[in-house]
Amino acid sequence: MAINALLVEDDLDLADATISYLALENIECDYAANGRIGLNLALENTYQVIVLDVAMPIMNGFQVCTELRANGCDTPILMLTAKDTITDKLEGFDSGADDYLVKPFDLDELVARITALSKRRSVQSQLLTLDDLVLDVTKHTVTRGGEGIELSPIGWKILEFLMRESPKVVTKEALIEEVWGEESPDSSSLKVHLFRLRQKVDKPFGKALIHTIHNHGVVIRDANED
Amino acid sequence: MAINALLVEDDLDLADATISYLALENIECDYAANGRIGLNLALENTYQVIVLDVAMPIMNGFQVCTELRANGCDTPILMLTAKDTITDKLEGFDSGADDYLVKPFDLDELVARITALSKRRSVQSQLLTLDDLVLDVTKHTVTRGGEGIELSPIGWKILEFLMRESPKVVTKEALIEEVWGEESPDSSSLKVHLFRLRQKVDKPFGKALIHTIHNHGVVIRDANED
DNA sequence: ATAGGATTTAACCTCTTGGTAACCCGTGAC
DNA sequence: GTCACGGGTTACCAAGAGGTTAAATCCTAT
Repeated sequence: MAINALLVEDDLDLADATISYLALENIECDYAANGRIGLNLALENTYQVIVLDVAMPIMNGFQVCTELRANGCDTPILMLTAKDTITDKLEGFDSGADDYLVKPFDLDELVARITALSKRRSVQSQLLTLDDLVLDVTKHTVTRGGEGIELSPIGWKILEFLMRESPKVVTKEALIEEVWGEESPDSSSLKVHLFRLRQKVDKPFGKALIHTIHNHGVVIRDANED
Repeated sequence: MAINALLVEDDLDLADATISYLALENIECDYAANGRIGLNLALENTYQVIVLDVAMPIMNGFQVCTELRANGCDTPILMLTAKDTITDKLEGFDSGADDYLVKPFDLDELVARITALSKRRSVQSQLLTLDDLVLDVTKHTVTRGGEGIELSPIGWKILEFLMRESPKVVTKEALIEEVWGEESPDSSSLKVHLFRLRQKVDKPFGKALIHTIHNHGVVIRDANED
């Protein structure tokens, strides 16, 4: 599984050697010879990691980094700095970098770091989506229209089950079995939970996704796509 | 090409013999008879390698090592330890050492290691970052917004685990397992540690990164990036 | 032995959660 | 129309999780 990266480095010889070496390690590099080109490439394309030299003409690495972050790019950034001082390191992180490497660096070290950084964000969350509603099972978060929603543990369980079963209709019995298992509480408990769930998931967004099928059960689906 | 090194060792006879031997091998040694002097010499001058005895009065080798790393010194460090126990080795590397040698050692062995370390560029830090929070795993330091944070050993363990798992939610069980292993103390211990951790990591900076997911676990993440 | 720090324990407070009951509303059977 | 019933809505309370604090205990380095 190849990693694709962007290298922004003004030293042509170093860049050439680095790109060749990285290619051997299955890391494909786009290359920019100065900060401005690097910035444009980074904004136009999607990379798993961006490697920025600090000392460059036109725009230095910190500036590129700051600019990228300001434009909403959250690709992991590795800074290459020749100056091994605390203040430089700190400035690098103030500008939003994720890691740094001091020149001259070992190419194996660079490979290790790029690999580590690429893994960090590529931890694929398991997602359940319906319309603009998104459950991130890994992060255990719910959003609708990009807005975060906080759910109680039982609320979460109900929603997750409904989403997994969607667009099938879920009987109340199945739902109770799923949430509470053997020991179910008073049956009215479920309707209260469903009510609370709707308050958070449907009410604020106008369009209802959770529907009751009278005398049958509950379902979560987009009303239009019946 | 002579190598210049710093030897910190309280045993005068051993130090004398070592320095003489190293001189023959073209390794010039500065010498300190205790940890405090060694620390000051190391911070004032530039060495290619620092050799630290572990067992010393005033400041032991681990402390000197930790202090050096905390002050941004990343000169390769070789520890000399009389006790050949796993825990000592681990503690040595926790404090940021690059290599170790068990006493009594062969002088040729020492020469070989010093030579190897002097050639190698110093080991660079492995970083875990989240927003303006930076864990330097190698140096065993934490900073937020450039400001240093001091953590207890357990606090560090918890934070490192949370950072490695971020943005995934960590269950309390997993956290206890990670920190204490099999023998977990009273569960209230964890909440006290979490409280102290927040006092140091979140409280002074306004923006909380450590979040509790009720009845589920804990997570460290930037609240905005859902 | 002793001092200091780290850790554990325990006690207490606060807030979320989940359960319950009461009540309301709309629909369909009659 | 109206009655019964499934379902929606609301309020309230108990239980328990989590936060906070202080004191007791353990470790470790002198």
